[in-house]
Amino acid sequence: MHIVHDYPTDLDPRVEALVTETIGRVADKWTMIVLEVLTEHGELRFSKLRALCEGISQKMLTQTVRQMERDGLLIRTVHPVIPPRVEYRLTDLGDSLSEAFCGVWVWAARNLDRIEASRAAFDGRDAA
Amino acid sequence: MHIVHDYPTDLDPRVEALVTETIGRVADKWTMIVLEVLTEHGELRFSKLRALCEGISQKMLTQTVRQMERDGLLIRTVHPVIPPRVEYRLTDLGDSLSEAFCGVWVWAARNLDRIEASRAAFDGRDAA
DNA sequence: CCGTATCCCTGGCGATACTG
DNA sequence: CAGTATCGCCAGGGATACGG
Repeated sequence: MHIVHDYPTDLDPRVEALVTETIGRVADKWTMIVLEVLTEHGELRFSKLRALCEGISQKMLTQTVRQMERDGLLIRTVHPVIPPRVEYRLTDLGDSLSEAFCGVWVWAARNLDRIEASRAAFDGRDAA
Repeated sequence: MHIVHDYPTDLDPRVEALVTETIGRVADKWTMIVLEVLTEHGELRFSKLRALCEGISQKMLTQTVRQMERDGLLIRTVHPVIPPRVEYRLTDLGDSLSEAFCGVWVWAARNLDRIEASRAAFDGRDAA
């Protein structure tokens, strides 16, 4: 048997559009990674967070955390000391999103080789 | 009490990198939308699929479904008739990914107003 | 109908330099 | 240390035209 997983049946197309837009916002690579890193490590200051987000530029990190702060996914705490110390931690909302994404991470980890195999087969086919 | 949701603890950084790359591949806007549309409607031909993916260009749809086919997320069936009829449906792998993403959709639908409120508050703050 | 091929241009992003 | 500001590139993606 196969359980049909039902999506929220929002009949209102306006809600539908908003959800789609929200997904678009939230489902980008760096947001997902920042989310995961903060989930794993708790509160982090900027430089540490950057180091843990392998390959991110300062610009992109700043941009990403700003947007996440605006969306209420994380809290940015500025300690008024010199040199400045800024710390980031997820809000409850951020935690809940992280939890929602968890399934996707697990899926990816679990199906890596299936994907690789499929790609190899596909590439083999159109080589012929 | 708060349940800490543990991520798959892959000690191997190579696996970690692959997972991240896979996430990056799969977590783009159009892939998610195609996934949702095919989940909701079952098998669809190209033009219908395009119509249901509001705002997608032909180029992007072609590109997206090709990549998804390569990754083993969907099956592309070409019926040798004139005019051509090409149909797309999710594989089991595609279904499982869709299921994994389902939580994110639900999250988005559920937290829309929280996000909007947060944005309004944020924008209000830095106006001052 | 379902694409591929081509042109073109916007904007995402890195690199670098500078400030509180 | 944690940003902002500026420049410059080039890839993503739309528009259009054409092919099987």
